[in-house]
Amino acid sequence: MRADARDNRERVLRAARAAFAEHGAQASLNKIAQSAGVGAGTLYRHFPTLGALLVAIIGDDVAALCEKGRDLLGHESPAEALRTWLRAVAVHATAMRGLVAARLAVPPAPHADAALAACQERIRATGAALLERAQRDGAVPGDIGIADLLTLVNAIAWVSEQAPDDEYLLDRLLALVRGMEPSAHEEGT
Amino acid sequence: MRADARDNRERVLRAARAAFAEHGAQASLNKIAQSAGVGAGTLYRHFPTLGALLVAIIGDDVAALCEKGRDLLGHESPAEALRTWLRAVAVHATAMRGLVAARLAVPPAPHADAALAACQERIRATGAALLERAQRDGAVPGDIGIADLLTLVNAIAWVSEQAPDDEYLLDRLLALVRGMEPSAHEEGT
DNA sequence: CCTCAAGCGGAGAGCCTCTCCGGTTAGGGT
DNA sequence: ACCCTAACCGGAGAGGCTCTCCGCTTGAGG
Repeated sequence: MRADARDNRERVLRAARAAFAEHGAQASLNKIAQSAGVGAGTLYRHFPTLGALLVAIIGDDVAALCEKGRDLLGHESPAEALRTWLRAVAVHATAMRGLVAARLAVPPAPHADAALAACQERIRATGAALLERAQRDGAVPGDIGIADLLTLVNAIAWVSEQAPDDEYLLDRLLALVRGMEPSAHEEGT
Repeated sequence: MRADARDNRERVLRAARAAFAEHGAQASLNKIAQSAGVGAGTLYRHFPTLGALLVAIIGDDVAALCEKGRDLLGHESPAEALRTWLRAVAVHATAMRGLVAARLAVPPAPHADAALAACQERIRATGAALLERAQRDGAVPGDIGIADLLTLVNAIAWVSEQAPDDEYLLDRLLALVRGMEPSAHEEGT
């Protein structure tokens, strides 16, 4: 890749990050290109689909989430580890203002780019490990599947995003999920 | 209201119902007007905002849902009554293809029309009665609030809508909500 | 039958996404 | 050091969207 191309790519990415943080899914790609100081054509050449742009933006976050998940596998309380991680997933999804939710929420992801699907899979695998541990521990019912659980968490993140005023909505809704009750018995203090 | 105006209003409503059923929230108001055989101006005169059009379309459904709720208050199992009703709410929200979810999901509803808010309130009141009964029965934990519960159901409806292929997703996700476990103990067969 | 307010509809402004292609330029080969 | 070309750029423009405005049409009361 030519140096100028790499440069433009970076600029677009920075502008996109800012635009998504400010306007959420409603951000205009037009304006992203403009505020990055490139033409629309350049934006679309680097990121042919919205999904491609997304993956480039959230790639690092996904990696961080997976690492956090691995760390949490060593946490003393399997149930609390799962809860903590799912909350992190939700917060991350919310930070992306529904954009991620809309694309990552549902496993089959109709028009998903391969890269987007890969992100999903990494999240899923990390979650599966945490969930399985919590289930072996008996703290979470065995009939719960990781895919549905993540879908539900994404839905919660999305809806919380619709009510930015209510900062505790996310936690209240997460607490409504089976196995996610906050102050569970296993603490026994 | 003049007879021709009433006529046009009806035609728009029919076209809108069809369009939302087919294309969901992505339906173009332009095309609705066109397929109703009226100009865009006519559509916007009758329904100044998307919310107004929505209320006109779902008004009947909301009434039906409330009536169903009242009937279910007489059901032998309070928990099952609540489950049944929430599922009906979710199915209705799904049928409207996310449109309702996007507007009705969150109680404060930022730009909500008064009429839309009234719909929400009627649903909320009906749900509150069913929930309270189930909680008195001890079948549903007492720390659950109806507003959050409905928000969560709307979120589930929305996300299910994103995966139209998976027809059981809605039920699986509902089953992940505390107090909504399907084959609960109270059946005792 | 006449009048005129109520109602109509489509042109158009101002957004958006996404494509296309002629002009520009980086940087490897000589 | 210079040239050549493939890679890259950007913006004009097509086509679609929402929503407004206003001159024309028409239902229906007097």
